[in-house]
Amino acid sequence: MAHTPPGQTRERIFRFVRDRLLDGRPPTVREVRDELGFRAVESARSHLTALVKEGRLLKKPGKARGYALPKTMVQGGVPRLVPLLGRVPAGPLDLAVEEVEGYLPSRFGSDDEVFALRVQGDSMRDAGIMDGDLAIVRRQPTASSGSIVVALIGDEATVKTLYIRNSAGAVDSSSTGGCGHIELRPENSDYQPIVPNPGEVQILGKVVEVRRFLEGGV
Amino acid sequence: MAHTPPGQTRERIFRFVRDRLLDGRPPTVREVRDELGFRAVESARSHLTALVKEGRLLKKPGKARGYALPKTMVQGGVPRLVPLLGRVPAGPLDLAVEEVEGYLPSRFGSDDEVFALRVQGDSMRDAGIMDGDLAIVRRQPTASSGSIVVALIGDEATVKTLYIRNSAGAVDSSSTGGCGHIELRPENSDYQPIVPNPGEVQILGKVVEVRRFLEGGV
DNA sequence: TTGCAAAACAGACAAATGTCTGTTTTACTT
DNA sequence: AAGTAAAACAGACATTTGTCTGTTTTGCAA
Repeated sequence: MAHTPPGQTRERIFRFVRDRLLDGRPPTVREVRDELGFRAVESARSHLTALVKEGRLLKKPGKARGYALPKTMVQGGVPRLVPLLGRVPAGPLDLAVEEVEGYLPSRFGSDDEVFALRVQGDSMRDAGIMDGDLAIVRRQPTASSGSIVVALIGDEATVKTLYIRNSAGAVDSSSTGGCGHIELRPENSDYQPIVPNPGEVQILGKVVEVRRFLEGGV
Repeated sequence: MAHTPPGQTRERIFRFVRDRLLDGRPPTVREVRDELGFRAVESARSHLTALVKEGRLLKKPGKARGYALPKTMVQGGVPRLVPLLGRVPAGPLDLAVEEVEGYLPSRFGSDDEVFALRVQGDSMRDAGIMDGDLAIVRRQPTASSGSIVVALIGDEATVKTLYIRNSAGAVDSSSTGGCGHIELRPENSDYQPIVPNPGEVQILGKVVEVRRFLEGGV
C-alpha cells in the first residue's frame, strides 16, 4: 500500500536473508538495507521484525546478526556440512582431521556423527550405488539386518548390505566377537558375500544417503 | 611454551570456530574467549589471527563475526538451495512456485537455473537411478548425446539418456521440429527406447546430480 | 478530497564486537 | 640463574551493529 506492493519487498528480504543464512553468513540489518536499496536502516529492520512476527525468521534480540531460519523451513532442517573423508578412519573421527578432503552440505547431522566417503567398485551396483558415488554415513556400531553399512575388514572399508543370519536383532560390532553370524552381501552377482570371522569386522556406520555427480558435456 | 603446549589450544580454537561456521553461526572473538576459558579477549584474538596467518581461516577485517572457512574446504563452493518440485513445469519456473515441496542444498546454482524432482519408475535402473531418487536438473533446452536428461513428452516428464542418431552435435528442443533424429533411451532392458515424433518432445534440462535417501531402520 | 495504514526515511543512541598497546606469566633453553 | 619467546592477561578505544523515536511518503478507500 506504499512504494511497492505489500509483501513483495518483504519476500525479497526474506529470500536474501534466507540465502545468506544458508550460506553461513548471517546478514546485518544494514546489509539488508543496502541489498534492497533502502536509505534507512529502520526500513530493513521493520521488515525483519515483521518476518519474525510472521514466524518466517527467528531472532536473538540484541545480538549482532541474530537472525536464523526456523528448523522446519528446509527439508529435514537446516543443512549442515559433513566432512568428506579421503580414507575411512578406524578410530575416533578426531584423529582423522588431516584426511578431510572437504565438506558437503547434507540434511543430516554434522561432524562427529556423520561423514561422507567415495565408493570404490561396483559391488553394490544393483542397489544403485555405483563406482565413484558419495556415500553419506551415520556413524554407529550397530545396524539392523538389510541396512547398507560401511564395514571395516582389516584396514579396508567396504560398503555392503548387512545381513544377520539367525537373529532378527541388531548387531553390535563390539559384540560380534562371540557371534559372528553376519554376512556382508554385495548387490552384484559378480561378487560373493563376505562371511567374516568373529572380531574381523567392525561396523563403522549406516549409509543414509547416496549422491552422484554427473559430469561430462553439456 | 607457556600455559599449555603450543598448538594445542590453537587446535581447540580452530575446531570450535569451524564447527560454529559449519553451523551457520559465526562466533565472536568474545565467544571464543568464553569457550576456551580465557579472561582476556586478546588471548582469543591472537590465536584467531594466527590461524588466519596459517591459512586455516579467512577473515574480513573490521566486520563482526568476520571469520570464514577457506573455499577449498567446501566441495564445489558455497552450497545453495534448489527447489524440489512436485511436478515438472512446462513453462517458466516462476509459474510453478506453488508446486515447490521444499528446498535442498546443492553445490549447483539455485532457483531459476536448477530444480530437483523425484524420479518415478526404474527405467534408468542400470544407470543407478532408482525409483524415488531425487534428480537435480539444470534447466537447458539443449544437451549433448549421452547426457541423462529430463524430457517432456506431451505433459509427462521422463528421465532418459539422450541419444542423437546421426549428428554428433547438440539437440535444441526448439529445433527438433524439423530434425527429430533423437532417441530417449531407458537404461533398463525391460523398457524400449522412445523415438519421439518431431515437435513431440521438449528437453527440460540435464540431470547433473542424483540423490537417494536410505530410510528404514537403524 | 480526506483519512488511514503500510512503507520508507532520518537521525540519534546503546549495545555488541573488533582492535590496539602494554604488561605479566610460563616453559624451555643456555 | 638469566634469557627468551609464546601464551595469557588487562584495559582502553574504535567500529560495527541493533534499537529506538519521530517524520515523511505513497497507495487505497470512504
